[in-house]
Amino acid sequence: MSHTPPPIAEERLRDADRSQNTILNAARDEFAEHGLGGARMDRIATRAGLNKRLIYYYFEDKEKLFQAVLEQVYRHIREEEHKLNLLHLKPETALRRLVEFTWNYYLEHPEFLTLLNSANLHRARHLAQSQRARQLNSPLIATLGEILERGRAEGTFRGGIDPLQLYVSIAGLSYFYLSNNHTLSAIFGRDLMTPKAHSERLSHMCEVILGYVLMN
Amino acid sequence: MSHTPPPIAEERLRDADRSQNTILNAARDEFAEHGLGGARMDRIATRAGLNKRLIYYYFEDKEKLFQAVLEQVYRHIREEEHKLNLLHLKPETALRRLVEFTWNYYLEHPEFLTLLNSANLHRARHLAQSQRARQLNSPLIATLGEILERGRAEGTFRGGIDPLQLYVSIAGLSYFYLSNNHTLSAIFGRDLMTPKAHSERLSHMCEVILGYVLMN
Amino acid sequence: MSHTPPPIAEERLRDADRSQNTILNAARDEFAEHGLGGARMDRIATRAGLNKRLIYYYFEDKEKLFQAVLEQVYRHIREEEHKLNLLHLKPETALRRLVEFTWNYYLEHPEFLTLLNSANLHRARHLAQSQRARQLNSPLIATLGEILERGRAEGTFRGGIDPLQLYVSIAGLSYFYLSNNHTLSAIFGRDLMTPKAHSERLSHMCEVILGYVLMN
Amino acid sequence: MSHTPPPIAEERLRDADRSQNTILNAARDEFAEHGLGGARMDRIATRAGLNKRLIYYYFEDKEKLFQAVLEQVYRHIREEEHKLNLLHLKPETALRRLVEFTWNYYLEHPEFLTLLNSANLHRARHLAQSQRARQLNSPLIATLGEILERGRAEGTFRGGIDPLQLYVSIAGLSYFYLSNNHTLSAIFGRDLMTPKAHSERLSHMCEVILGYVLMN
DNA sequence: TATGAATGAGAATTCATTCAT
DNA sequence: TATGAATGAATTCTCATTCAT
Repeated sequence: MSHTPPPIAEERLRDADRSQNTILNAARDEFAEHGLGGARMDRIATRAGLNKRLIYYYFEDKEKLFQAVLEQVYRHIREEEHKLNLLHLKPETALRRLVEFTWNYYLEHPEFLTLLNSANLHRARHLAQSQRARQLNSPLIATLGEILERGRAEGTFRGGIDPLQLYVSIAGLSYFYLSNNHTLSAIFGRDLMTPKAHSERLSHMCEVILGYVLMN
Repeated sequence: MSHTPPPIAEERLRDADRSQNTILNAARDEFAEHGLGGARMDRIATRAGLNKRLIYYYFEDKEKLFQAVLEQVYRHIREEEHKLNLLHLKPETALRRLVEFTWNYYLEHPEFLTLLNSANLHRARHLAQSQRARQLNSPLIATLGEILERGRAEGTFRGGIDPLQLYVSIAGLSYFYLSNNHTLSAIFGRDLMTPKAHSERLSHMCEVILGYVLMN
Repeated sequence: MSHTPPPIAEERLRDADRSQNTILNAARDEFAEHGLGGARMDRIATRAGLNKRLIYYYFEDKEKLFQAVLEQVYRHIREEEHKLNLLHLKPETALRRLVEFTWNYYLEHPEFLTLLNSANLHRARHLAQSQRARQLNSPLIATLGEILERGRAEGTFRGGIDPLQLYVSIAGLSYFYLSNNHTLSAIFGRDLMTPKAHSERLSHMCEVILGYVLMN
Repeated sequence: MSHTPPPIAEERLRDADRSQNTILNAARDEFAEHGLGGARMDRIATRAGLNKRLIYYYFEDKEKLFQAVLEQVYRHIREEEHKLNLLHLKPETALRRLVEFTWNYYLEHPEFLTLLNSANLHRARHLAQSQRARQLNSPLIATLGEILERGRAEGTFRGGIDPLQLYVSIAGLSYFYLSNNHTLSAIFGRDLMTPKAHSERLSHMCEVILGYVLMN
């Protein structure tokens, strides 16, 4: 180890970035698995393969680290949503695409759900402090508003729909099913995580949302 | 205290019950506020006004206490649902009543939401171990199935609706809005907890659910 | 329960004796298994099938209970020794009988060994306080002294043997083997508790002790 | 502290070792005095002059710490035994030396006796888990076997002596006297710990052991 | 004589965080 | 930038013991 030449400034910087990212990912997984209260700084360090002290060096303390994680996951989902290019699609397709995307994203990123849970358990105090979070998220509602407006103008969508209400409904339909799947399975004795159950849920949600939005 | 007559045997027995109940309520509040990981046994004892040791005497450990709390809150919501007497109403009214009830119950019992969250964070392991939880919850789906069937027979409801899917949707629409209201407020910069916002949400949900179920 | 007639004084007394004895036996087992520090009053109550409070009623506290247990087991071994009627045997037989008895008693009463250990860990403070213990044990040395004296007079035993030294040696040879059998097995990788191993040990000890005492 | 020169890398590494050792010694004394169940982690920390948390940092928990202590004391006695160089002595001298050494070691290291007691109270579960313990102890029996064999070949020792039996007897004669000296004193009313009593015991043991081994 | 409820002091262990280098 | 050693304040849980009947 001692005979590797000292890295030049740039490389050291890249190492620093890499370390920060490694920590962030490790923290995301730990917080997702155990919640804020149950997460352990020790385990985060182990997961990251880095010294615990380094976490404090980069993120100050557990709370700030949690906040950084939340920002990261929000940035990610909003980036992915943005890639959908919903404004280039016709309104009905755009809406269907958003329902599908939301479902699939939650399905593939279960950590997002638990992190959201934890954030809310703490009354979103970590997000409230984050200006970045607000900036990241507002465009979505604007986009959805535009889609609804275009659909109404076309005559395919009914009028008077609040985009925020609709977004909450779209998210809620996926969220509750996936977030509570363990509880529901335990309680109703039915496996909700088979491929068949998944496709049934997706159909159901599309029917509910589009049935609501479309004129008939 | 000293002037109360010595309690007869029956009442003394109930002391134990009363203590257990006091603990259970205190624990429910603490777990709801801080989650399983963040809850403190000390605080539960203080909230209950009882000795910490007594919690262990009656509930063995934190996990078991949490499980007991979950059973209690599930029992409560299912009892309240049962009181709705949904089977005596005509199908459309029954469904509307269920949507309203769910919304109002979650609104008035925010602790139910956070407890559910915590249960799910721990993959419902506490409920999976509880036979009682399963017994308590299954009748609901049966009831909903009967309502759907009667509506279909009448010709007012469409056919082919899975009662479990519908229940999850009804719950999900309220749940996400209320459970994530802090995050949503922080992110979208709009207060979701005003009376006006509440009544708008309820209308929206009724439209969504009934729009989906009713033939038109 | 309430319709059984109140027991008359004598019977109640007998019940009391029985309860005390039940507790004493339960305590003996618990102390033997876990030592004084590791023993649990709760477990003793459970083992005895009696209320914990009763232990305090009869024995005041843990320490006193331990002392009572020690007295009990000492009384028992000395009573058994007494039954050997060593003074009616010829010296060599008496000695051999004592070695065998000691070995067998320790073998059949492993709790005696651990209790002795515990007593010594606490510097015999519990026995020092017990006058009864002293009264119980002194006759043994007197008896052994008489045997040695008779053997010497007969010409079969050598002279100048201190009965206390001899007793300690007899006890020590059995005690160490049995008390440490777990350690020795772990350390030397040989099972010391097979019937064959037992009979070999007994032969060895007789040879050692009688070889020392007998003129040749 | 501030005027000591900054330690070089090697010394810093040894700080950890030194702390570990300090803890180990403190733990040994505490366990010896109070047994496993009666020992207090707090007191160990105080004895060591180190933070309690550090004990867990290095030794994980109380049981593991106890195991480490047992390994340490076994290593020590076996090292000391090894220094006797028994194989370079003539058999009779070697044996006498071993009896004397055992006696003196137990006398000077009373903690060894209580630790052994505690280990056995817990059925040597801590040693059974330790591979090191086995490795440390087996050479002793081999050495003793060789001594016996050489004595027999010379014609001074009788044949057919099991070295394990003999070792157990040598140890047991010292062990019981010293380990139970409090009980014996209490019971027989005689001080066993005077210098005179000690030298009498040592003579007695040598007579017993050598009387058994030597041809006559 | 017997019991279930209740308690305070304490015990092991945990955890976020800081020190020193 | 990176690390292993160290810490104080909690935190869960335990335990002998007492209360009230």
